[in-house]
Amino acid sequence: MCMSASKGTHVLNIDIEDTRGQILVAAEKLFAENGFQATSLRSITNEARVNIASVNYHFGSKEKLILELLRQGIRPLNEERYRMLDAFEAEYDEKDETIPVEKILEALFRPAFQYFAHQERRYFLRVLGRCLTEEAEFISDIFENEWEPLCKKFEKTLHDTLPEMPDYNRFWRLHLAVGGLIHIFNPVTMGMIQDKPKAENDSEKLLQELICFSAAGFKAEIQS
Amino acid sequence: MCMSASKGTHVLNIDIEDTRGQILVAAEKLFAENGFQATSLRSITNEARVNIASVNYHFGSKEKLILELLRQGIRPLNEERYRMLDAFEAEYDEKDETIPVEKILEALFRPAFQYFAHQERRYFLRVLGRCLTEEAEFISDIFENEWEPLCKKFEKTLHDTLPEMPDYNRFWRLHLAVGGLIHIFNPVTMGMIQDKPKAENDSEKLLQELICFSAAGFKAEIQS
DNA sequence: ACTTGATTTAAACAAACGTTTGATTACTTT
DNA sequence: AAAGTAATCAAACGTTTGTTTAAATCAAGT
Repeated sequence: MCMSASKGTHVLNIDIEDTRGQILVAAEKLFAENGFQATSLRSITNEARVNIASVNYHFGSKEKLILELLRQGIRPLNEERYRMLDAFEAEYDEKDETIPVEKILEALFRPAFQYFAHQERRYFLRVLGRCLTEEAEFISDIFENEWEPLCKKFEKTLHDTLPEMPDYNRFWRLHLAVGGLIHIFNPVTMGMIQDKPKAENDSEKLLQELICFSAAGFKAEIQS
Repeated sequence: MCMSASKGTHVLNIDIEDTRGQILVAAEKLFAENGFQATSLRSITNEARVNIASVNYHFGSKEKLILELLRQGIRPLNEERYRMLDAFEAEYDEKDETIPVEKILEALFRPAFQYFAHQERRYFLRVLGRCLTEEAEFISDIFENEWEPLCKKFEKTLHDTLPEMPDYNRFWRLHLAVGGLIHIFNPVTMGMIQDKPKAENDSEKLLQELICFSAAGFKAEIQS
């Protein structure tokens, strides 16, 4: 059993010292860089400095490793989103106001940026981004149980704040905002800013820019 | 030599009747659905109903097939973007006005939607989206020669229209808009609208929504 | 009809893949 | 110290991968 000390934050809830954790960390990095199929179990176990057979011992198969990695990562991420959204809703409920679009979007975006700030979870958002481009059968379970409910919840909250907006526009504007979030963590986008001054690589500043851009998009006048 | 009739539109500039063209069409579909590495040459030649060896005969290798497929697709797409942008610039130059953000974004987005409307090119945008998530070495040539110059050109035009906007904001807002475009064609996003009424699957309407959302994001007030 | 060059084909290649095995080591429990 | 469980290890399994070969087929040109 895994009994050694585990970091207590919502971001890092695995023990990265034992074999199981080292496999997860290495797999997250390599899956993010090369994709699921292009990453061999041998490259993962080389990176993690463990034996090739330990993957099947601890996880059962490559597919189950991927699913465990996704679950392990997406659950704390989305729980933090729900938690943050609830906190904002409660805050504005007290003031008898509806929660501003900016705050709804912050609850959607900020937990992702918190992940990115963590060394051991830096690659997870890219893995998640890959899931939205794949149509592999074995991922659909994660999509239906974790991603779709999150979207519904945020659509509902947005409906309270923008009650006059048609479902069509709310749906697409939410997903256009999500597209922006995902694209930020794409390797080619990140690569374009590596040689820019450090002051421009402040992730809090980028988060504010993403919120600002998306909120304005949400408030745009509905066409015809 | 490829001598038979070729469709004349900018979207479809390959002959899909010969072996070479059938391989390209099948490869585009399967690469979009499963990724580059996850798609075997045998699955491509099965789909195209040609012999497995014909891939290496016509293209040299799997990597060269991918590069040819990307070049074949991205060149007409970006040329149409340049052409449309030039046309808008000329139009507003005559009126002594700067080209509106909406028109710049239309030149960036509409050619992609034109691709999507073409049966034989329906999958290409997903393939392109995959390229932005990969960091495979052999793709970097396409990125540097096709994608980066396009971004620079649009950044420059946006600079003329929004001269007071800092480079930082212009850069990120452009890429947030691009992220929205890419995310639209992701399988999970497309899957979410399949069971919606047909009236909501009008791609012209969606294009207008994307332009409207992104233009409002660009016009958002710059923070602090 | 013959020749020539361009394609297509079935078959085979070595290499890499995910997975399994059975022996060995490490750690607790008694 | 002995026994028992958990974890690790090197080695090998059968498939599948991209690629190559050499023969067979096709399409003109003379």
